[in-house]
Amino acid sequence: MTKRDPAKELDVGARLKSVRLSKRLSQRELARKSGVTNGLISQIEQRHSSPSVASLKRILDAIPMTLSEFFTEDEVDAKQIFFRRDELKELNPARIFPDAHDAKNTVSLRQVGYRNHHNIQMLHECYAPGADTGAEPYTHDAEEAGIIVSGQIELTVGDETRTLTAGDAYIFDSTIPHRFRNNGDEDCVIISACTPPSF
Amino acid sequence: MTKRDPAKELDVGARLKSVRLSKRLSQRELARKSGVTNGLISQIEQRHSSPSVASLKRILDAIPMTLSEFFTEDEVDAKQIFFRRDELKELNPARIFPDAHDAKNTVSLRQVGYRNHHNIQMLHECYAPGADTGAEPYTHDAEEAGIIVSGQIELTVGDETRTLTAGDAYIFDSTIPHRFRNNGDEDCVIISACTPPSF
DNA sequence: AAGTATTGTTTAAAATAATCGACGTAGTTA
DNA sequence: TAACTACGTCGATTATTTTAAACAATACTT
Repeated sequence: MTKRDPAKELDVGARLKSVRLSKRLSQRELARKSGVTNGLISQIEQRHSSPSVASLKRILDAIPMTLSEFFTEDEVDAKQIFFRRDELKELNPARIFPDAHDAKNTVSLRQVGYRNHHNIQMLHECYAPGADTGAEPYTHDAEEAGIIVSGQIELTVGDETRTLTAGDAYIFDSTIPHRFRNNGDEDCVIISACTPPSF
Repeated sequence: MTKRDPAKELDVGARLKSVRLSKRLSQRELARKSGVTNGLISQIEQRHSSPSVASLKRILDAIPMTLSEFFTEDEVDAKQIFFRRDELKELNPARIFPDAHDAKNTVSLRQVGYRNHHNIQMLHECYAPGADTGAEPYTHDAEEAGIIVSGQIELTVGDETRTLTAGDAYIFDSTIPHRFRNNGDEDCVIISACTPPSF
């Protein structure tokens, strides 16, 4: 790897390592899932080589994470404390809720801060009437909580189902299958948080 | 280049070509500015090779464009017609107004649609009191127009300066040096458009 | 029409990335 | 302790990217 401008150098290695660890994956696990070798991941993380876009994409597909997401967080101000409403980072619901057929159009997820820099991930969530996340896949050792701000939502956790309205709240372990569905006729806004960041 | 999953293949080549042409750069010009060879740019654009992240970054630095921006627009729905307020894409003022010392904190630029898919680029712009873009650099063969929605703005185009308020409008050739400055005491909102997209 | 700049593409050689297999360490189990 | 497993790293080889230079095509000058 030829360094041309060390001052602006982009630390792909540290970023990949951070992403991989946030998913609790070993180099070998990630290598197997993505189809590259564990040696390559080791060398990228140690900055002994700069991966081709093709290689990096294959690795990120196994996370899963888009290239855009991967590079976006390299630009953020990690020290930022205050966020304006429109500074909240819009996440891609289709990636987070693979079982939801129409998540992209019915669910909005706006994140406070940048997940890789914190241990808690807070979201401003908005579900359109009828929105349904489907059963969320297993998420690692995480805990999740929220308070309903407006509208109403039917939340299923394990074999329990409950409809929550403004002021109600929830907290549960993310390893339990769960599902959100807006069974009201107006938007439902929820402020949620989970730790460690898992979306 | 080994294609593993043609269905999900990422077309870095087409994207780079589109970005390059939008800046009216030849392969050689871009190569010279970025320090890579024109042959490499040719081969990337023809998908004969997948650039390393390091190489791609050097090329994009010369545009200038961040990796995040480069990859973001590959994910958008090119057919999208309607955009909610919060779907407008926030551009980076510091990149667009390099002469403005504090653009990041005083100017907000929110784009309608995705510039690479259209011939017109419409922005919802918001300038805080005191915001000043500085003299914008030469932008190629483009034309720019806008209407002030609220607040007031001092606009300088060439050697003419005028303060515009709500309802006023402007239109000029982008090749003429120009500058926006909010000389009022409240936010100034402008709806602007330019063609071809040049921010 | 010849000469001069452009443009993007192509080739072989050089540089770098990626693989394969081995290594040392650490933690567990027998 | 030995045997086993999983971890990340490393060196040599292979595969790919990147360079440097030559090429053909187009447009503009003289």
